[in-house]
Amino acid sequence: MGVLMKKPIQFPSRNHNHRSCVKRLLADAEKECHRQKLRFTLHRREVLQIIASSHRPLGAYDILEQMNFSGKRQAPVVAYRALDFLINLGLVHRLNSLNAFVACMAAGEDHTAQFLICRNCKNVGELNSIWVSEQIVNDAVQVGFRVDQQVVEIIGICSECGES
Amino acid sequence: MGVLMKKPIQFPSRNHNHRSCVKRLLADAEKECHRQKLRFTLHRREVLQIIASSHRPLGAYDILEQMNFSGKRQAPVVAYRALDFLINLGLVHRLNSLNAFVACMAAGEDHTAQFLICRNCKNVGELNSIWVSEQIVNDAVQVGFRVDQQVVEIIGICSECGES
DNA sequence: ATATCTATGTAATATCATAACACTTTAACG
DNA sequence: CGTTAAAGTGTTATGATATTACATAGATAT
Repeated sequence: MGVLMKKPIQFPSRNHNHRSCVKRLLADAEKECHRQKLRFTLHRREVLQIIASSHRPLGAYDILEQMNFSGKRQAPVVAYRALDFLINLGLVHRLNSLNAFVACMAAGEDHTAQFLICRNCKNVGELNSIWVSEQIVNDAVQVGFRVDQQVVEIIGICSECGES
Repeated sequence: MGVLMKKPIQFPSRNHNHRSCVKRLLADAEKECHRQKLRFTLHRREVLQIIASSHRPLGAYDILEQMNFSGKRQAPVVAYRALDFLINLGLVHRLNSLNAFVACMAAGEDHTAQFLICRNCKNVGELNSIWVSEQIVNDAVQVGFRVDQQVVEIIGICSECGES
């Protein structure tokens, strides 16, 4: 088990500095877009930056509110288009249980993630337990089911909020 | 692994007869409400019956359309209230990735389920792999996270749809 | 009988997401 | 270059999902 399971990424500290996360994600995006000959436009950059600046999940309309690059309020579809792009690129994940979006903590790696969502502080941690994802596939195969996508969202209380 | 994992319930056959499911669920509901001194009112019975009659996930507004017991169209909140009640009772599950609802296949048992959702036929199977749910808890504990609720929704193709 | 808790009826509104279509920018290629 | 095709944007409208608020009615307990 210790062998099969990749070391899970730490749940992000409540007060940690996001600047390096943001920088890394923007660099990843730049690189990946260049590799795939995709355009990393201003909207896309802006949305990624907004999401990356928070480990809290943001709703599409929260993001929209912060999109003041061009000065004026954008239409919802603008945010959704950028989000779709970033999700397809694997830089952003959608949390179905919250109708919200978070930046990927393990961009670039081929991963199937499990999300830990703190009910209290709303921070989101990302586990990458190959063991869990493989077991899910195994269980599914036993009933003849072919897995395309895994949505694993764990709701609870993170360590920092549990202490108090 | 075979020892730790409860035998998963079969993915429901596309053409299987729902009558016994419905009957069993209604009986379970009746019994459970009596035990907990809760009221199994007409709306609640009607909604459970509608959901139980389908292994396909139904949206709240789909359910609403079928709520013709009283003759007239109900307001959305009526369906949502009954759904909340049935979910709290453990008789209905909400599928976050579809904004939809299914009847529980393992009512009464204390379980944490994983859902197999067929992209093609929209049928939903329910796995009850203790192994998966416990491993998720273990992984979470390692980063100090206390698990309250697990949302595990697997999207793919079921055996019947995969054959064709 | 009456107080209390639970459920219902009804209207309005909040929140999340997409469709349609005209227009503009970018990249690709002769 | 200049033309064309593909991708992205702007704008408006609408669809889909879910909740709030508050007045009324029914059940339960003492």
